[in-house]
Amino acid sequence: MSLTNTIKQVTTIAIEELYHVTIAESAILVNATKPEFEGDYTVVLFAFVKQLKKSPDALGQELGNYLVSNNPSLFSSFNVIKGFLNLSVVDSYWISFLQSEYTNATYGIAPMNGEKVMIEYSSPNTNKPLHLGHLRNNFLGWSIAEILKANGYDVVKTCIVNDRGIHICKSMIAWQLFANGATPESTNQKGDHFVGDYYVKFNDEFKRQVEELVATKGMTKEGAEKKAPILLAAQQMLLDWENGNPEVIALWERMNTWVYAGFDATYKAIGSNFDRTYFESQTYLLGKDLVEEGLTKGVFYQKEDSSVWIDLTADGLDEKIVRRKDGTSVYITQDIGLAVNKYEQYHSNKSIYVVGDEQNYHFKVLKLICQKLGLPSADGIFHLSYGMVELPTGKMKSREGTVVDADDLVAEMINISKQKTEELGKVKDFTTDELSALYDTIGLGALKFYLLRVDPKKKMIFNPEESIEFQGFTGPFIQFIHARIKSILRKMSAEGFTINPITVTESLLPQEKAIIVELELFPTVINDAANEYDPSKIAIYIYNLAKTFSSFYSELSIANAESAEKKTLRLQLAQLTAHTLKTGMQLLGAGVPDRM
RNA sequence: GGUCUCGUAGUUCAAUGGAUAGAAUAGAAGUUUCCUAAACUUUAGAUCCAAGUUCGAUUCUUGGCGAGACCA
Repeated sequence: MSLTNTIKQVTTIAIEELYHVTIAESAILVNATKPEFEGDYTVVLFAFVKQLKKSPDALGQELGNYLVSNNPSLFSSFNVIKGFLNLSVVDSYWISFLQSEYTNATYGIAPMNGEKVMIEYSSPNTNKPLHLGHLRNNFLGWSIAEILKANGYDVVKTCIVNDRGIHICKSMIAWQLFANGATPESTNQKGDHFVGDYYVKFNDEFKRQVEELVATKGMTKEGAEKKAPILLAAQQMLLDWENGNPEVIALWERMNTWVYAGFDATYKAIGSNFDRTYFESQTYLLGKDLVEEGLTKGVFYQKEDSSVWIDLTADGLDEKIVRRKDGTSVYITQDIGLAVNKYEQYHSNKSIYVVGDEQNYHFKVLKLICQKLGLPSADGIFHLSYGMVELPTGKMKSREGTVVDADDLVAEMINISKQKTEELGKVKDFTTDELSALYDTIGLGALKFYLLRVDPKKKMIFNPEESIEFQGFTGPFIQFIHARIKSILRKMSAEGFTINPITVTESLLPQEKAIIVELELFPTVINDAANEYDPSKIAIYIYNLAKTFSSFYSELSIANAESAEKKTLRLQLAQLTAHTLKTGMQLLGAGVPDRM
């Protein structure tokens, strides 16, 4: 059990014994003591002074006395300031913690709990390459999956590919018109970028045709936008696709193949993958029978024009259409169908959707409809809503060419890490392969950390003018500390020094204790990160740990410690810190090098 | 028009209703015969405005201003 929980527990016991009042452990607030005060952990007393009819000071004194005298293996002393009871934890507690964990390479990882969770993320469109927003999505999805695994869940990662619809047809039409049979191979271009370029070409031509119609036929802009021949062709193509026209299907398959090759390269570059990929072309008809079922159950109702709706006004939402008057489904219908489909296949009680916050309303509606239909999967639906990545000037807009391309950004990060590594010149003996792996680790580490260190719920600003930092609150800083520790451990091992369990006789120095206190928090942090679906908790934690260690490292010598005992103790500390930094970075989907 | 989210140092981010609002970066100053200076140390700098609830509000409530998203 974590120390704060232990403190809560002994505090409830103390209050029970002293005052015969039962207080829930969750009602007790235990914080780390602020550095300006004496002590390690603080119990905030204000919450129950009323209930216990005691002054904060008297309560603190009585409680402090009781806790210290009844838990000698936990507390050495206490002091009370205003309503805060500051407790000092005995050195032996920290030391025994360190002795039991320092060899544990998977410290913080919980055993399997037998529960299954599905997580859907990435959701690319096949008409465009991935951009910065997709990267945040992918990194979040991956990281949450890792964090849930670390909490013992069995995680199934899925991806729904939006591979049908008018946008794909736009790329297809433009390719037919302008490509002259060009392919990604013939132009030596990545497939997703190749197809994306034709999507851009479609829009250019569309704009040109609209202007032409306005100028020559005297149409209004709105009118021309509905009559532009290239748009009509795309619309016709969508109909042909839905009717299974073999030529259209063949072209669609061919262009999708190009795009998938491009996506695969990107996913490989960023170290992402899925256990199961769904294609919208195969799922878009799902959910139709559920509409009938909903009508039978009276959950849905039909209007005079025969369109089908659900009334969610009682739940504070609007009326929502689930089937158009022409009988075609809307987006949400297939989502309901897919949810059922996934549940039948995996029987997972929890299904997480990593989707941008622009779809908050959509997912509220989705969950509500599923609940009203009485679907077993309904309560487990959780929308992990994340904020958009914006530029200092606002949203990224493809029309204005301000979209930050994922491949470009990844390549740039790797290139910067190459430059910095060469400037520093510390790994000149590395082979080409080792160097290339190192650049990837550092560049991607920097990028992933940058995108995950912010609370997912909040929108974040990315300034393309300033490159992502490699100093301070960054991935490379953590990687650097890890490499330093590894360097020390390598030297010790080369000298034949082995780290054995010890009995500590000297008292802990503040710098030593600070790290142990920080390390002890790791399992709690992993738990919090999972409960709140928030990888930034991990990022902030490992940064603080690395910083605490860095400070310790610069003030105290490890290899040349004052005594053999201190040397071993500090090596144990260093080793557990390295394990923790490595695990923490893995939870963010990032690696740590042994040298850099 | 309706619903929702957000507003913290110059900038990018923290802070389950708790002590003197933390970091990073940019700024100023310093540290390398000693385990990797992608580092360390010191310094200056912020809660949009106005009420309310509370022993205590960046956090909760209401109103205003500003930014964004969604639903029509």
